[in-house]
Amino acid sequence: MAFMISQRAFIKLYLITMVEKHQEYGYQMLESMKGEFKSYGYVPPQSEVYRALHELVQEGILYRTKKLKGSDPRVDFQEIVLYHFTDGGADKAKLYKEQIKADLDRCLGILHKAEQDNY
Amino acid sequence: MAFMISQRAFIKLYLITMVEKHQEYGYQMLESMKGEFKSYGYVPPQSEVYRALHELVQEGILYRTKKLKGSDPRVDFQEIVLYHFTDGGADKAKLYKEQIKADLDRCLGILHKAEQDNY
DNA sequence: TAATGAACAATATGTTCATGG
DNA sequence: CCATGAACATATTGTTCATTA
Repeated sequence: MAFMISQRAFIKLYLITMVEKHQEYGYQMLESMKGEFKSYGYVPPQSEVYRALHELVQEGILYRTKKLKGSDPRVDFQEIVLYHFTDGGADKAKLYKEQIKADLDRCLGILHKAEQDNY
Repeated sequence: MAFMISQRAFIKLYLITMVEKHQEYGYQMLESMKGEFKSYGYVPPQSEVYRALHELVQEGILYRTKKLKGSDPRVDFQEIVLYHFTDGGADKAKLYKEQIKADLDRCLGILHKAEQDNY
């Protein structure tokens, strides 16, 4: 067992939740996380977010589609990558989240213990 | 700012506290931590404990002395390395602990937020 | 076995660069 | 600037080996 939860796993957890909420593409998820954690001095790096998305695809939880962002293709040709749950992906995701929950609890326990033991 | 506290920093925190308690040599500290965290499924690796001790020496917080473990040198020749605070080391250690405290709080906040946001 | 240390291998992460619209 | 991705460099770990008594 590792010491703390990895950043990768932590980000995947948020990505899954964001896909559940149909907040569907990478840049959006990245900016969303940046905003959420700004006050904690934690800036999730772009590379990790994309790597995490790729991993979730590798693991068969998500699949990708592409579309043009704007409604009018004459104005906005920006192609974005959307992520959705595969068949069975939602279940896998649920299982994954359960495992992460246990790990988060474990980490919270360890950190809390450290505060008790050392201060 | 990093995502989570590093294992290295976490171990150093415990080492400092153990030196404060005159639990003074490496192997002893290692075994102590192993015992403390057994129920968390976390096994602090030997290499990290020694590396952390070496770093604390490099940073001028601790210094080393050696002695034979047993009281009777005819029976027990095992040489052990004892760690003590240098002049000013205790103050540096106190400062270090304050910084780690802030980081522990920050990590607890992040993990707690993750549980609220995703479950 | 207790005790310390170093070497080596694998991962995880951070930073920078590249691309296109 | 938005959006995605890859490359590169470094830091952090985990595992194994070496040594002494």
